[in-house]
Amino acid sequence: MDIQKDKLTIQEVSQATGLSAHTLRYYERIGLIHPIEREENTRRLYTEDDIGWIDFLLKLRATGMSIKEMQKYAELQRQGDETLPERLEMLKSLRGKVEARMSELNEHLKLICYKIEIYEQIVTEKELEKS
Amino acid sequence: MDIQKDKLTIQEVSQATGLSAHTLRYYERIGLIHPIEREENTRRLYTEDDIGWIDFLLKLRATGMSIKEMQKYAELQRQGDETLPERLEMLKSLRGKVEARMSELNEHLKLICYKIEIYEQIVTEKELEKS
DNA sequence: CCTTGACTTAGAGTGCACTCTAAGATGTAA
DNA sequence: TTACATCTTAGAGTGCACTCTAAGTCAAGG
Repeated sequence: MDIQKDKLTIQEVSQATGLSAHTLRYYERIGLIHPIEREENTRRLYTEDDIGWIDFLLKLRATGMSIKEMQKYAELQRQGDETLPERLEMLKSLRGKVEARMSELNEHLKLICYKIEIYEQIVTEKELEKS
Repeated sequence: MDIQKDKLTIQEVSQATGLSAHTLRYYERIGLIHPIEREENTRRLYTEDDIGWIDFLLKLRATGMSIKEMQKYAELQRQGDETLPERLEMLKSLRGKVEARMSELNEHLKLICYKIEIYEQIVTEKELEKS
């Protein structure tokens, strides 16, 4: 009795996105996801487009964007094309932050690698002493 | 009346590290920082070495290491040289995580740049239409 | 001598991002 | 029909990493 197999239940979306059903409802409640279409029985039916939006959200989240900022972005998105310039600015600002974060991580990575080398030498020397 | 000017007060360390005095005491309480030497009047006096350790902690934190892991690392450090191999393993694992995080960020950065390009085109086209 | 201000402690409070619970409605299988 | 699973909601609870408060101690300046 597949009513429409292009529509997905909350469980299927949970599987597809890795977010729990709880979190999907939470995101909708706080406006990260627009109100999802319902069956007569009040249950959510997600479209492929909804999945696309959620995947994009997850990428924003993975770059370190806060929920507050994502709410703002989602709100602008819902307001339509006249908010494009503003969204463009948000993305540019995010790009800058991600680049800064990456170069910071790169610095720290160098230090870690340096420490690993030092420690490795000491450990090797100790093993030589023993033998 | 500079008793010993190579020793630093909590305020000076706060300035030097960017951590608040509250946070410095908190880190000591939970074992991220070893018990700091005190004046007779119970006030903390930090050495240059203490600052070095705190700076290293901040770098671990900046790579995303949790407090729990940093506690473990600090504990091993206090136990002395025989824990070197274990600390080495922790650093190697951290290196792997940082590298993974960086390549993930790089992927997301590409998507962001792509979106920026698209949006920029649309915005430019709209401006042309107006004129 | 007294006030000011920086220090001490244990423990309470905050903000973020979930994560779960309780109570109730509905759909599906035996 | 009855049992069970799965859904709904509002709202409470969790874990992390701080961040602050209250109550008290102490040293230096006016």
